[in-house]
Amino acid sequence: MNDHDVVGSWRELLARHATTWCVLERELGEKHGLGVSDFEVLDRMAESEHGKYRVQELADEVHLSQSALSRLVSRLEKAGLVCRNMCQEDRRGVFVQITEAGIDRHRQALPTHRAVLGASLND
Amino acid sequence: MNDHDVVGSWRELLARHATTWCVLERELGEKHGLGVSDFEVLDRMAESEHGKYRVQELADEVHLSQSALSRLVSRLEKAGLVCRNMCQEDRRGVFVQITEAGIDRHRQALPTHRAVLGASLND
DNA sequence: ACGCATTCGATGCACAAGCAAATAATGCGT
DNA sequence: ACGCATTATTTGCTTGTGCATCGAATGCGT
Repeated sequence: MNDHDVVGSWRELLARHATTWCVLERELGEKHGLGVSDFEVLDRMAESEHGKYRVQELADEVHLSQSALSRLVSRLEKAGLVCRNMCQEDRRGVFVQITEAGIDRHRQALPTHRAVLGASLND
Repeated sequence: MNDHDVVGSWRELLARHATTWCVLERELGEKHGLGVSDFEVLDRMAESEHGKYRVQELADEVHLSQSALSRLVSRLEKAGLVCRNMCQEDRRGVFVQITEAGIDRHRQALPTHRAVLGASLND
Protein backbone atom coordinates (compact mmCIF):
# COMPACT_ATOMS: atom_id res chain seq x y z
CA MET A 1 0.00 0.00 0.00
CA ASN A 2 1.63 3.23 -1.16
CA ASP A 3 1.61 6.59 0.58
CA HIS A 4 -1.10 7.97 -1.63
CA ASP A 5 -3.50 5.14 -0.85
CA VAL A 6 -2.71 5.24 2.84
CA VAL A 7 -3.45 8.94 3.03
CA GLY A 8 -6.61 8.36 1.03
CA SER A 9 -7.97 5.77 3.43
CA TRP A 10 -6.96 7.87 6.44
CA ARG A 11 -8.91 10.82 5.06
CA GLU A 12 -11.85 8.61 4.31
CA LEU A 13 -11.76 7.26 7.84
CA LEU A 14 -11.59 10.80 9.21
CA ALA A 15 -14.56 11.85 7.09
CA ARG A 16 -16.67 8.87 8.06
CA HIS A 17 -15.80 9.31 11.70
CA ALA A 18 -16.54 13.03 11.71
CA THR A 19 -19.90 12.90 9.99
CA THR A 20 -21.16 9.86 11.87
CA TRP A 21 -20.00 11.19 15.23
CA CYS A 22 -21.53 14.55 14.52
CA VAL A 23 -24.94 13.14 13.60
CA LEU A 24 -24.89 10.78 16.58
CA GLU A 25 -24.01 13.64 18.90
CA ARG A 26 -26.91 15.71 17.65
CA GLU A 27 -29.52 12.93 17.58
CA LEU A 28 -28.57 11.36 20.90
CA GLY A 29 -28.26 14.79 22.46
CA GLU A 30 -31.57 16.20 21.27
CA LYS A 31 -33.66 13.07 21.70
CA HIS A 32 -32.12 11.50 24.77
CA GLY A 33 -29.82 13.99 26.46
CA LEU A 34 -26.75 11.84 25.91
CA GLY A 35 -23.37 12.46 24.34
CA VAL A 36 -21.78 9.85 22.09
CA SER A 37 -19.31 8.77 24.77
CA ASP A 38 -22.08 8.67 27.35
CA PHE A 39 -23.97 6.29 25.15
CA GLU A 40 -20.92 4.15 24.43
CA VAL A 41 -20.35 3.70 28.14
CA LEU A 42 -23.97 2.83 28.85
CA ASP A 43 -23.94 0.49 25.87
CA ARG A 44 -21.00 -1.48 27.27
CA MET A 45 -22.58 -1.73 30.67
CA ALA A 46 -25.98 -2.72 29.35
CA GLU A 47 -24.38 -5.52 27.32
CA SER A 48 -22.64 -7.06 30.27
CA GLU A 49 -24.20 -9.61 32.64
CA HIS A 50 -22.85 -8.45 35.97
CA GLY A 51 -22.84 -4.81 34.93
CA LYS A 52 -19.80 -4.05 37.03
CA TYR A 53 -16.93 -2.25 35.37
CA ARG A 54 -13.73 -0.69 36.61
CA VAL A 55 -13.06 2.88 35.49
CA GLN A 56 -9.89 2.02 33.59
CA GLU A 57 -11.67 -0.84 31.87
CA LEU A 58 -14.33 1.53 30.54
CA ALA A 59 -11.70 4.06 29.54
CA ASP A 60 -10.01 1.43 27.37
CA GLU A 61 -13.31 0.37 25.85
CA VAL A 62 -14.36 3.82 24.74
CA HIS A 63 -10.90 5.21 24.02
CA LEU A 64 -10.85 7.98 26.58
CA SER A 65 -8.28 8.84 29.22
CA GLN A 66 -9.03 7.61 32.69
CA SER A 67 -9.46 11.15 33.93
CA ALA A 68 -12.00 11.87 31.21
CA LEU A 69 -13.82 8.71 32.17
CA SER A 70 -13.79 9.57 35.84
CA ARG A 71 -15.60 12.82 35.09
CA LEU A 72 -17.91 11.17 32.57
CA VAL A 73 -18.94 8.68 35.26
CA SER A 74 -19.49 11.59 37.65
CA ARG A 75 -21.86 13.19 35.16
CA LEU A 76 -23.74 9.96 34.55
CA GLU A 77 -23.89 9.39 38.28
CA LYS A 78 -25.32 12.84 38.89
CA ALA A 79 -27.91 12.04 36.23
CA GLY A 80 -28.72 8.83 38.08
CA LEU A 81 -27.84 6.57 35.17
CA VAL A 82 -24.93 4.90 36.89
CA CYS A 83 -23.67 4.39 40.42
CA ARG A 84 -20.25 3.89 41.96
CA ASN A 85 -19.72 1.04 44.38
CA MET A 86 -16.77 0.51 46.64
CA CYS A 87 -14.75 -2.50 45.70
CA GLN A 88 -14.36 -4.80 48.70
CA GLU A 89 -11.27 -6.70 47.62
CA ASP A 90 -9.35 -3.60 46.59
CA ARG A 91 -10.47 -0.39 48.17
CA ARG A 92 -8.53 1.71 45.69
CA GLY A 93 -10.87 0.49 42.99
CA VAL A 94 -14.43 1.41 42.12
CA PHE A 95 -17.11 -0.58 40.45
CA VAL A 96 -19.27 1.41 38.11
CA GLN A 97 -22.69 -0.09 37.68
CA ILE A 98 -25.62 0.83 35.49
CA THR A 99 -28.86 1.66 37.29
CA GLU A 100 -32.44 0.90 36.30
CA ALA A 101 -32.77 4.44 35.00
CA GLY A 102 -29.59 3.92 33.02
CA ILE A 103 -30.93 0.73 31.47
CA ASP A 104 -34.14 2.55 30.57
CA ARG A 105 -32.33 5.47 29.01
CA HIS A 106 -30.10 3.14 27.08
CA ARG A 107 -33.09 1.16 25.83
CA GLN A 108 -34.73 4.36 24.63
CA ALA A 109 -31.60 5.59 22.89
CA LEU A 110 -30.65 2.30 21.28
CA PRO A 111 -32.93 2.56 18.22
CA THR A 112 -31.71 6.08 17.51
CA HIS A 113 -28.12 4.94 17.73
CA ARG A 114 -28.63 1.94 15.47
CA ALA A 115 -30.61 3.99 12.97
CA VAL A 116 -27.91 6.62 12.64
CA LEU A 117 -25.19 4.01 12.25
CA GLY A 118 -27.19 2.12 9.70
CA ALA A 119 -27.80 5.22 7.63
CA SER A 120 -24.29 6.60 8.01
CA LEU A 121 -22.16 3.51 7.53
CA ASN A 122 -23.98 2.18 4.50
CA ASP A 123 -23.13 5.44 2.69
CA MET B 1 -26.06 -5.44 7.07
CA ASN B 2 -27.60 -6.23 10.46
CA ASP B 3 -27.35 -4.16 13.64
CA HIS B 4 -24.68 -6.37 15.11
CA ASP B 5 -22.37 -5.95 12.13
CA VAL B 6 -23.02 -2.23 11.90
CA VAL B 7 -22.11 -1.73 15.54
CA GLY B 8 -19.06 -3.90 15.03
CA SER B 9 -17.72 -1.81 12.18
CA TRP B 10 -18.52 1.41 14.01
CA ARG B 11 -16.52 0.23 17.01
CA GLU B 12 -13.70 -0.85 14.76
CA LEU B 13 -13.72 2.55 13.09
CA LEU B 14 -13.67 4.25 16.49
CA ALA B 15 -10.75 2.11 17.63
CA ARG B 16 -8.74 2.70 14.49
CA HIS B 17 -9.43 6.41 14.63
CA ALA B 18 -8.54 6.73 18.29
CA THR B 19 -5.25 4.86 18.19
CA THR B 20 -4.05 6.41 14.94
CA TRP B 21 -5.03 9.92 16.00
CA CYS B 22 -3.37 9.46 19.34
CA VAL B 23 -0.07 8.26 17.89
CA LEU B 24 -0.12 11.01 15.27
CA GLU B 25 -0.78 13.63 17.92
CA ARG B 26 2.16 12.45 19.99
CA GLU B 27 4.64 12.01 17.13
CA LEU B 28 3.75 15.22 15.29
CA GLY B 29 3.65 17.11 18.57
CA GLU B 30 6.97 15.90 19.95
CA LYS B 31 8.94 15.95 16.73
CA HIS B 32 7.44 18.93 14.93
CA GLY B 33 5.33 20.94 17.35
CA LEU B 34 2.16 20.32 15.37
CA GLY B 35 -1.25 18.93 16.27
CA VAL B 36 -3.04 16.54 13.94
CA SER B 37 -5.46 19.21 12.73
CA ASP B 38 -2.61 21.66 12.26
CA PHE B 39 -0.90 19.16 10.02
CA GLU B 40 -4.07 18.38 8.10
CA VAL B 41 -4.52 22.06 7.33
CA LEU B 42 -0.92 22.55 6.25
CA ASP B 43 -1.17 19.35 4.20
CA ARG B 44 -4.14 20.70 2.25
CA MET B 45 -2.45 24.01 1.61
CA ALA B 46 0.85 22.45 0.60
CA GLU B 47 -0.95 20.24 -1.94
CA SER B 48 -2.65 23.12 -3.66
CA GLU B 49 -1.15 25.18 -6.50
CA HIS B 50 -2.31 28.64 -5.60
CA GLY B 51 -2.20 27.95 -1.88
CA LYS B 52 -5.11 30.24 -1.17
CA TYR B 53 -7.95 28.89 0.91
CA ARG B 54 -11.03 30.38 2.48
CA VAL B 55 -11.57 29.65 6.17
CA GLN B 56 -14.83 27.82 5.62
CA GLU B 57 -13.26 25.77 2.86
CA LEU B 58 -10.55 24.54 5.22
CA ALA B 59 -13.09 23.86 7.93
CA ASP B 60 -14.98 21.55 5.59
CA GLU B 61 -11.80 19.79 4.51
CA VAL B 62 -10.62 18.94 7.99
CA HIS B 63 -14.04 18.49 9.58
CA LEU B 64 -13.85 21.27 12.12
CA SER B 65 -16.28 24.05 12.89
CA GLN B 66 -15.67 27.41 11.32
CA SER B 67 -14.84 28.91 14.73
CA ALA B 68 -12.35 26.16 15.54
CA LEU B 69 -10.68 26.78 12.23
CA SER B 70 -10.54 30.51 12.75
CA ARG B 71 -8.59 29.96 15.95
CA LEU B 72 -6.45 27.23 14.42
CA VAL B 73 -5.45 29.66 11.70
CA SER B 74 -4.67 32.26 14.36
CA ARG B 75 -2.31 29.83 16.08
CA LEU B 76 -0.61 28.86 12.82
CA GLU B 77 -0.36 32.52 11.93
CA LYS B 78 1.27 33.36 15.25
CA ALA B 79 3.72 30.53 14.57
CA GLY B 80 4.44 32.06 11.19
CA LEU B 81 3.32 29.01 9.22
CA VAL B 82 0.44 30.69 7.41
CA CYS B 83 -0.72 34.21 6.76
CA ARG B 84 -4.09 35.85 6.27
CA ASN B 85 -4.69 38.02 3.23
CA MET B 86 -7.55 40.38 2.60
CA CYS B 87 -9.78 39.22 -0.18
CA GLN B 88 -10.20 41.98 -2.76
CA GLU B 89 -13.43 40.85 -4.39
CA ASP B 90 -15.23 40.22 -1.09
CA ARG B 91 -13.91 42.14 1.87
CA ARG B 92 -15.78 39.93 4.34
CA GLY B 93 -13.60 37.03 3.26
CA VAL B 94 -10.02 36.08 4.04
CA PHE B 95 -7.48 34.09 2.09
CA VAL B 96 -5.32 31.84 4.19
CA GLN B 97 -2.00 31.13 2.59
CA ILE B 98 0.88 28.90 3.60
CA THR B 99 4.24 30.62 4.13
CA GLU B 100 7.74 29.42 3.30
CA ALA B 101 8.18 28.45 6.94
CA GLY B 102 4.90 26.55 6.72
CA ILE B 103 6.04 24.67 3.64
CA ASP B 104 9.30 23.79 5.40
CA ARG B 105 7.55 22.58 8.52
CA HIS B 106 5.16 20.54 6.47
CA ARG B 107 8.01 19.00 4.50
CA GLN B 108 9.74 18.01 7.74
CA ALA B 109 6.59 16.53 9.26
CA LEU B 110 5.44 14.67 6.17
CA PRO B 111 7.63 11.56 6.62
CA THR B 112 6.52 11.22 10.24
CA HIS B 113 2.89 11.49 9.22
CA ARG B 114 3.21 8.94 6.43
CA ALA B 115 5.18 6.55 8.62
CA VAL B 116 2.57 6.59 11.38
CA LEU B 117 -0.26 6.07 8.92
CA GLY B 118 1.58 3.27 7.20
CA ALA B 119 2.21 1.48 10.46
CA SER B 120 -1.19 2.13 11.93
CA LEU B 121 -3.48 1.46 9.00
CA ASN B 122 -1.85 -1.76 7.87
CA ASP B 123 -2.59 -3.22 11.33
C1' DA C 1 -30.45 54.81 -3.25
C1' DC C 2 -32.34 52.30 0.74
C1' DG C 3 -33.50 48.59 3.61
C1' DC C 4 -32.99 43.87 4.82
C1' DA C 5 -31.82 39.17 4.65
C1' DT C 6 -27.61 36.65 3.93
C1' DT C 7 -22.82 35.39 4.17
C1' DC C 8 -17.99 35.51 6.04
C1' DG C 9 -15.10 35.45 9.68
C1' DA C 10 -14.02 36.61 14.68
C1' DT C 11 -15.19 36.32 19.55
C1' DG C 12 -17.58 35.26 24.31
C1' DC C 13 -18.79 31.51 26.67
C1' DA C 14 -19.34 26.81 28.38
C1' DC C 15 -17.60 22.34 28.44
C1' DA C 16 -15.11 18.03 27.62
C1' DA C 17 -10.44 16.17 27.15
C1' DG C 18 -5.55 15.25 28.27
C1' DC C 19 -1.53 15.69 31.30
C1' DA C 20 0.46 15.89 35.57
C1' DA C 21 0.11 15.86 40.46
C1' DA C 22 -2.44 14.49 44.52
C1' DT C 23 -4.65 10.84 47.24
C1' DA C 24 -5.40 6.35 48.75
C1' DA C 25 -4.72 1.45 49.09
C1' DT C 26 -1.81 -2.75 47.91
C1' DG C 27 1.78 -5.80 48.13
C1' DC C 28 6.53 -6.99 47.80
C1' DG C 29 11.21 -7.23 49.79
C1' DT C 30 13.71 -7.38 53.78
C1' DA D 1 6.26 -4.86 60.75
C1' DC D 2 8.25 -1.15 57.82
C1' DG D 3 9.38 1.29 53.81
C1' DC D 4 8.81 1.83 48.99
C1' DA D 5 7.42 1.08 44.37
C1' DT D 6 3.07 0.25 42.10
C1' DT D 7 -1.80 0.56 40.99
C1' DA D 8 -6.54 2.86 40.90
C1' DT D 9 -8.94 6.88 40.86
C1' DT D 10 -9.70 11.82 41.42
C1' DT D 11 -8.60 16.67 40.83
C1' DG D 12 -6.13 21.20 39.23
C1' DC D 13 -4.92 23.32 35.27
C1' DT D 14 -4.63 24.33 30.40
C1' DT D 15 -6.27 23.90 25.88
C1' DG D 16 -9.15 22.94 21.88
C1' DT D 17 -13.96 22.64 20.30
C1' DG D 18 -18.80 23.82 19.27
C1' DC D 19 -22.69 26.98 19.64
C1' DA D 20 -24.47 31.29 19.63
C1' DT D 21 -23.60 35.91 18.64
C1' DC D 22 -21.49 39.90 16.77
C1' DG D 23 -19.73 43.11 13.28
C1' DA D 24 -18.68 43.93 8.69
C1' DA D 25 -19.60 43.51 3.85
C1' DT D 26 -22.50 41.99 0.12
C1' DG D 27 -26.29 41.96 -2.99
C1' DC D 28 -31.06 41.58 -3.97
C1' DG D 29 -35.65 43.67 -4.28
C1' DT D 30 -38.13 47.72 -4.65
